Amino acid sequence: MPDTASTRDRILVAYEDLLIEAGERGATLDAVAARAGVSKGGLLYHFGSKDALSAGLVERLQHLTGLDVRKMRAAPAGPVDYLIRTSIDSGSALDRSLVATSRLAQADDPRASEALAAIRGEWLAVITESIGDPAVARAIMLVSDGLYFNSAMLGMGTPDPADVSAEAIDGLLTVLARLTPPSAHD
Amino acid sequence: MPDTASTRDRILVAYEDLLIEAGERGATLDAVAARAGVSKGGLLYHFGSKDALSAGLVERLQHLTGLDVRKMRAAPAGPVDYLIRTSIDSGSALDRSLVATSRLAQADDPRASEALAAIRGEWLAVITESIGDPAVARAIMLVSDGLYFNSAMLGMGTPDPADVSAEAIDGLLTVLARLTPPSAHD
DNA sequence: GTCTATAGTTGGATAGAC
DNA sequence: GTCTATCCAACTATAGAC
Repeated sequence: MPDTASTRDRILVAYEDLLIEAGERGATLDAVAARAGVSKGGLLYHFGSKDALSAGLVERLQHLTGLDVRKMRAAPAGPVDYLIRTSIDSGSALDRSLVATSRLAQADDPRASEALAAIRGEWLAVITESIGDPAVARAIMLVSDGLYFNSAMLGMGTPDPADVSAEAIDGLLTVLARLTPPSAHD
Repeated sequence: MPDTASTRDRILVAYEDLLIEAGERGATLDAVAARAGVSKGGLLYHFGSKDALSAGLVERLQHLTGLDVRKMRAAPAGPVDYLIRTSIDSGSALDRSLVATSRLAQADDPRASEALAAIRGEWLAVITESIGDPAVARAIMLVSDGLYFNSAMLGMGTPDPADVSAEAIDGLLTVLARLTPPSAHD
């Protein structure tokens, strides 16, 4: 897949945006086409059906996640710091892709649910590897899930359900550090 | 509102069920009516519009949450234990109401978003009151959010994204106990 | 590749019989 | 209170011109 980053990509981005802003019901082919600047017929040339459009979205997420996991492994401050700091919605391509796919999962799309579960599994594996203790890794992963849930799922219409300011995240990381004492021996 | 717990209630439950199982798009008036065992016309006698139906759902959630917060305050093992243990989807009326309302929130319904944020605020207040340290309370609340996100949002089509077995929850509570040392003095 | 036109369905909501 | 019949708008998808 060399450089077809034109109409096809614009359509995918438009679909993501609409899923995020208006939910599955608002993300109609008409709306997506209008937002991408093509006609409905033009859209359906690239994606033969709405289902194909959703499949394209999930693929995109998988690609972006692959890149993210590599960055997480190489993060200077460690995977936990990276995970927590990137668990708030910063508007990155990955964030948008993740939220859009969550909307699909909640619309009963099995591909989306499976992809999300697989991605979570990858992240958890990296954290567990880095932390050692699986129980602690699970707790940290859940905090990350919670941040995402608040920032991306609830925080659309409401002002700051959980506090996700930079200082709040610093404080959170300090608190979480207590979970992993330098040396522990039951 | 004395005892009108008949058709009106059945309709509300049917709407919840369909939102959970099929998402907002699947929860059509036709589908809700069929599931509740009435005709579309019959449904619309009780709720004049789809919007009114959604409003009824949010009201129901607010009522159920009121009861839950009181139980949380009176929980024998304390609010934190109560919160974490009830953050996995047990199929209770409150769980179902919460998940259904989340679907609405993601379909861009401001009432639903506001109600969910308010509820989270109530829970956080009780935990903060009980724990003392606001930063620790926030971390615990985020773990609860994470559990809910996995159990209710992702765990519909996929087997157990996060482990929510009884033993896993016990282990999680043990880990979280490290966040609140008996005496702390920064 | 992209468009317009249109077919076929299903959505929410109203009217009026029972 | 509950039903059937019906209206109109919106949705997905196809056909065929350019």
